[in-house]
Amino acid sequence: MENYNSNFYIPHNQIDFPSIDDPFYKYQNNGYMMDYSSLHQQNFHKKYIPNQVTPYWPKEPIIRKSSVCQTPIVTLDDYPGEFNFQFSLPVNECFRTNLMYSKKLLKVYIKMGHVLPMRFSWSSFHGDFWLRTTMVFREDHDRSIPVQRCYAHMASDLPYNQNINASQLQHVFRTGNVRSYYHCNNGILSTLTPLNNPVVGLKDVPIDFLFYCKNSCPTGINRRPTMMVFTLESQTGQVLGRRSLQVQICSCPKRDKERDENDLQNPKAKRSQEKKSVSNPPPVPPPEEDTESSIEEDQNVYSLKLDVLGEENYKAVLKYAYDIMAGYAVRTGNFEILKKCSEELHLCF
Amino acid sequence: MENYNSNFYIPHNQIDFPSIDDPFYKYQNNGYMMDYSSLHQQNFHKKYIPNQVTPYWPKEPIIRKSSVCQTPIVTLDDYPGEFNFQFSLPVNECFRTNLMYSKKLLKVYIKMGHVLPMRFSWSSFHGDFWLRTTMVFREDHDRSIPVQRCYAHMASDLPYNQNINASQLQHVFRTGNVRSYYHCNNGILSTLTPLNNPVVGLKDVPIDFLFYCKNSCPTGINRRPTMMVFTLESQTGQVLGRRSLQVQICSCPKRDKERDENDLQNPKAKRSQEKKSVSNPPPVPPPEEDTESSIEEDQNVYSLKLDVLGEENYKAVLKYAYDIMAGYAVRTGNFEILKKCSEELHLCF
DNA sequence: TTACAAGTTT
DNA sequence: AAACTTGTAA
Ligand SMILES: [Zn+2]
Ligand SMILES: [Zn+2]
Repeated sequence: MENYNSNFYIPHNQIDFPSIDDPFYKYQNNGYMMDYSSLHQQNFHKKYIPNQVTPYWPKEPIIRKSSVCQTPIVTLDDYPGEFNFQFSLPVNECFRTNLMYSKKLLKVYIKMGHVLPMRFSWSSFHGDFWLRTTMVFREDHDRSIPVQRCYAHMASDLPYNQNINASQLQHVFRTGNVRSYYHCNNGILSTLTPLNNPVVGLKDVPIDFLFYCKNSCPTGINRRPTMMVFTLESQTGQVLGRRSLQVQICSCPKRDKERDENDLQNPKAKRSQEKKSVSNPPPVPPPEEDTESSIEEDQNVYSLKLDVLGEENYKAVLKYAYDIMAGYAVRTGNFEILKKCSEELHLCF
Repeated sequence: MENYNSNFYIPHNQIDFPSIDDPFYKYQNNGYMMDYSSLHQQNFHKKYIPNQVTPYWPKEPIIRKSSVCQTPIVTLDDYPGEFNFQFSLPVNECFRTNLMYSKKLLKVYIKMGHVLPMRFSWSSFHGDFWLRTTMVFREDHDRSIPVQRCYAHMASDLPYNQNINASQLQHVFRTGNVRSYYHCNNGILSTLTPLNNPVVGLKDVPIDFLFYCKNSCPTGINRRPTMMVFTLESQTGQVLGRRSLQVQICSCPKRDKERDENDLQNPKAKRSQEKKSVSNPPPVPPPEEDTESSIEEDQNVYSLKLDVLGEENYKAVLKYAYDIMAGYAVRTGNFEILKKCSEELHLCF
């Protein structure tokens, strides 16, 4: 429990997923089969997979006497607490077709079957800490209703419902950490994951979340907005910190994010009209550039902290930072520095 | 088994439906609750309910040695057979918000939870006949796949899944006849209903169908087109006649029917443009009419058979026929003739 | 009845 | 990515 390697991820080859090349794949997609494509992309979250491969159910679990939380969720308010509990999401994961993050709305849009690679940090390097993750309905009047999977996604003949522990079946999300507990308190479901201190050189602990139902599902979440609430707990279940994040599991993260952001700016405006003029701006020729480079390669690493106005600009800066380092890596053959720097690019909440 | 009264319908008060006035009704509508409103309208299919009320599961069922059909469905072709097997739908039920019939497409659009009041006729007045009803996928490549309810609609805690026989749970439709068998042959589901000869004065036998899933349901029909196949069977399960009807269980029968008919006429045309100009025709002032009536009331009944060009015209003629008789009924107080004549208005397939 | 939401198809 | 479908809400 002292080293990074106990934060294990599910090895792909141990999940009973049909091959994407299976000719029945399309045919079996009867509306509630999962899109496994992300889980078949060899490099999808490669950097999170430690070298060591462990069985899905570990023989020596990290034990807590009780998985009960001392104070069930009554508020969503952020509470860093005495350990300055924080979470983040690697920026290079934030603007993909399968996972979009809206900085304006502080909201994650993610497709079912895909990975939300969260990072968590707290200021103590000693003691046993746990992460509890609970999905709740965002609206006050739904807050006490348990968030559970729909009937269709709980069907036991679905491939991703086989070879799982019975306690996982109703959970909308599962973690990538095989040592997580799947807890149920009066129908309110949560996961409880041991938080080991970050490995040397990293300042936070990665924990993946995978989603097995959608926000739109009838008999389940049924189109209601949801949040994931992360609490830092002590070994005895005392709440030491709390952070929450709005999450929507949907089929078109990009579209839905753009729609929501547009609604925020233009309430009650005719959406279809607005979008058209936004998505089809008049073409502007790119400015001429001098791409000649005569600068010596500099081996030093400079820490940079800056605020950028506007998400597009923000993303552009990030992309540029990544690309310029990629150019460096290609020229020098030093891909290590690229890997390290790009992992440092986190989106903090 | 010799009289009309053995074609019983489910008495409303014996179905375990929540009251429409229940304050939880709206709240419980989590996407897969049924719209019970039709079943609460006192007069909805009043005329089909015989005076005698029978328990939902009859104590003395009409027995067939085996519910197996000698020749399972391999074709959808119409086959009147030696008994001239026919079916029809009362026209006054054909153009409602809950049930639309497209004469162009020979297709029924019906909301879940609502009644399709079919009528069946055959030319023999002696012997024991049975109606088998099977729902199949319209497309050849899906024909052999069983049509069953989705997981969400099979949930046992839904009110309309309680107090039913286990054999009914997977069936997309149920009949209004309590003596129907619910058969399963390798997953292919069908109902088998005793066909008693029509009562004196009627020329066909009414059988209601109620729907408990939708064509759009994931893990169920999943947006595939379906047909209901009706076969006339002998006491030994020999097929004596066959008729089929395209049925789509959906939330907006009128809209979907109009869309389909529009698609038929304007294949690949921009639908949204077309519909707008169709649904908002330029206003035309109605022609002046002389509504003075100086004709003596005629007590004779005249049989009429005619073909009308165009569905709107066809409906207009039917409505006019109904209304003119209604006027007669109001003037004379003879509502019997109205009832009898309007029931004669059937839409034959 | 219209507009919207959100999954699926092209 | 755009268009279409189809359930739901206003
Ligand atoms: Zn679901
Ligand atoms: Zn269904």
